[in-house]
Amino acid sequence: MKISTKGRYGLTIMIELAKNHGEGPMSLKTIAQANDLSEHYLEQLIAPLRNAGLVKSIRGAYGGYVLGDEPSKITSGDIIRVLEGPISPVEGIEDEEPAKRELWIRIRDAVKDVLDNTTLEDLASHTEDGNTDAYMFYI
Amino acid sequence: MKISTKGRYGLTIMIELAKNHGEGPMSLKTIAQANDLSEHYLEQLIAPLRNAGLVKSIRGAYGGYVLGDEPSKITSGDIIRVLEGPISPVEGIEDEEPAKRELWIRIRDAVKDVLDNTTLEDLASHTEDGNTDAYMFYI
DNA sequence: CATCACCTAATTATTTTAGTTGTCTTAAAC
DNA sequence: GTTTAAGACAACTAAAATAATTAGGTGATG
Repeated sequence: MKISTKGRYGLTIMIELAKNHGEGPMSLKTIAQANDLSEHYLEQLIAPLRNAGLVKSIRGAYGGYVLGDEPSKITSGDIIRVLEGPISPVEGIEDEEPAKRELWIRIRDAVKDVLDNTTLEDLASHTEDGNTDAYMFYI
Repeated sequence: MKISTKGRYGLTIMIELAKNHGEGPMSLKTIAQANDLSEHYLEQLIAPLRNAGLVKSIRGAYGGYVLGDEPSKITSGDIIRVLEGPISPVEGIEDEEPAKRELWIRIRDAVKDVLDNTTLEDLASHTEDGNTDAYMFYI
C-alpha cells in the first residue's frame, strides 16, 4: 500500500515547477540538486509526464521544463496515475469475489477522491513558510 | 499503491471464517482448496493473525481455526494492518516536506476511514448470492 | 496409534524498485 | 559558427520485496 519513488519524485518535480510557474523554464539539474536526487533518474520520470502533456520541455541552453497547464488545473491524481498506473489497491478488481471487490472499490474511490481534488496549486501553497496550521490538525 | 497477496489472501481466510462463524473450526486445507491457494503459504499468513488474536486455533483431528471475535467486531483494517503493516502511502510521513506530507496524510486518513469502518460482517454478507445491487453503482 | 491439523524455518524464483551508464540531439548564447 | 547547457533515448544492473515452495517437525483427537 505504498507509493514508490516514481510517484513521490514526480510530485516533487511538479511542485517545484508549480512554485516556479510563470518565471520561465526550470532545469532538471536545478530540481535534482535542490532535492538531492539523481538527475538521470528524474529524466526517466519526466518523460511520461511530458508525453501526458503535464509538462512542456524547452531544449537547448537555458532551457528546461514548464508546467503544461495552470497549477490549479493539474491534480495530484493526474501525476500519480501517469507514474504509478491506475489507482486501485489490486490488479483486476473485476476478477475478485464480491466481498473483496466491494472493499477494493471503497478504497479506490476514497483515494481517487483525495487525489482528484488536490491540485498543484493547493500543494505548492503549503510550502510557503509559516502556515503550519493546516496540517497541525492531522498529526 | 497495491495490496500484496498477504493482505488479499489473509482477507480471503478471514471472510471464509466469518461465513463459517458459529459452526465450529475450519481447516486451512478446506480454505486453500476452496480458493485454489497454497495451504503452506496460508499457514505463513495465519500465524501473525493468530498472534494478534484475530483467529484462534484448535489443534488435532477435526481441528482448524475460528474467529477470535464476532465478525462485527473485526475490521478489514485489523487484518490489513497485521499483514501489510501501517496504512500509509509512504514510509516516514513526518520526514516529508509540508506539501507532500499534506497529501500523504489525506490519503492515509481516507484509506484508514474505509478500512476501520468495514467489518467482516459487512464483507461476509456480500458473498451471499444475488444482492449485486450494492456494488452495481460503482462499476 | 494413525490421522489430520497446526507450527517453524530455510530456500528459491520472480518481479519491482531505484537507479547507472552511455550516447545522441537540440538550440540559445557568445 | 562553435561552444555549451540542457533535453532525448536506450540499455543495463544491483538490491530489495514479493510470492511462494520445500522440508521437517509437534500436538490432539478419534
